[in-house]
Amino acid sequence: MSDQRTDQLSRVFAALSDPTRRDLVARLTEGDATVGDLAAPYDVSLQAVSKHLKVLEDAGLVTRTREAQRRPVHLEAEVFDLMTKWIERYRQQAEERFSRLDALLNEMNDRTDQTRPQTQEGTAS
Amino acid sequence: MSDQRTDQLSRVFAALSDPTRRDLVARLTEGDATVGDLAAPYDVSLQAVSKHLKVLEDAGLVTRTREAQRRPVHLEAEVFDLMTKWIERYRQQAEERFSRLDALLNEMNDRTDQTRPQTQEGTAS
DNA sequence: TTCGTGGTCAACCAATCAGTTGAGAAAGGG
DNA sequence: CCCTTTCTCAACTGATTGGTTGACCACGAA
Repeated sequence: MSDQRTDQLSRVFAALSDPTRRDLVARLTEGDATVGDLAAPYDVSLQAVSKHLKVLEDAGLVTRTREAQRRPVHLEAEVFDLMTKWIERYRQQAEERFSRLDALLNEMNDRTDQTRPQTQEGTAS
Repeated sequence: MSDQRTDQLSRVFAALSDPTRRDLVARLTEGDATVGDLAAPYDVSLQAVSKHLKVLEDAGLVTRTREAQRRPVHLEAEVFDLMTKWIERYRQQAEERFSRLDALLNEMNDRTDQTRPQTQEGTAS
C-alpha cells in the first residue's frame, strides 16, 4: 500500500525540517564523510550528530556502511524525488485551479446581469 | 537546539511532515474552504484542525481572511518554490558528484594517514 | 437585544524530540 | 594481549507537539 510511502514522505519532510540536518545533507553532497568529520563544525556532542544521522537514515536520505572503525555516511539522493513529485503534483493542481478560477470569474462577470449572482457550489449544473 | 528563530524553510518542511496537514494542502488545491469544511472529514476536533491550519499559516503555506463569521483558507502555492529550490540545488550537486564517483573512490582509498578536510560552508539556510 | 453559527484562545495532558552523560562495542595498532 | 579510535546504545531531562475540553469572541439573523 501507499501507506509506507506516505510514512516515508512524512519522515523525509520531518528530517529536513531541522537546519542542522539540512546542513548535513548539504555537506554530504560534497562526498561521503565520517561521523566525526560531520560532527566537527557543530557545537553539539558527537552523539547528537549520530542521532541526526539516524533520523536521516530512517528517512532513507543517507546510508551508513562500515569501514574499519569508521562509519562513512553516504547521501541517497533519489529520495528527493519523492518530495519533488508530491510538491509538483499539488503545485500544478493549484496553478490549474488558478487558471480555471480566472476563467470562471470572467464568465461570471459576463453573466451577472441576466442570471442569478453567486453560487459557487454545485457548478455541475 | 538552534539558537536562531526557526527559519521559514524549516517551518515549511515541518508543516508538511504531518499527513493531515499534507492532506489539507492537497484539498486546498481544489479551492478555498472554511475551517469547518476542512475539519469535517477528520476524526479530530475543530480546534485541532484550526491548530494545523495555524502551523500551515506560520509556514506561509496558507492565508486566512475574514468573511462574515467564516474564515476562508487560501493556499499560497508560491512557498513550494522555496522547497523546490533547496531540493533541486542539492540534488544537482549530488548528481554531479555521482559522475565524479570514480575519482572520489580513488581519493577515499588513498585516505591512509591524511585527514581530508570536509569543512564545506554549505550553510544555505 | 438575544440567539445560533463559526472559529479562536487558554489550559492541560501524553507522547515525541533534541540534547546531555556514561558505558561499551568494533576494529586496528602497539 | 592491551590500548586507542570511532561510533552506537541506554537512560535521563527539558522543550515541543498534537490532541483534548471549556470559555469566549465576532458576526448575522430574529
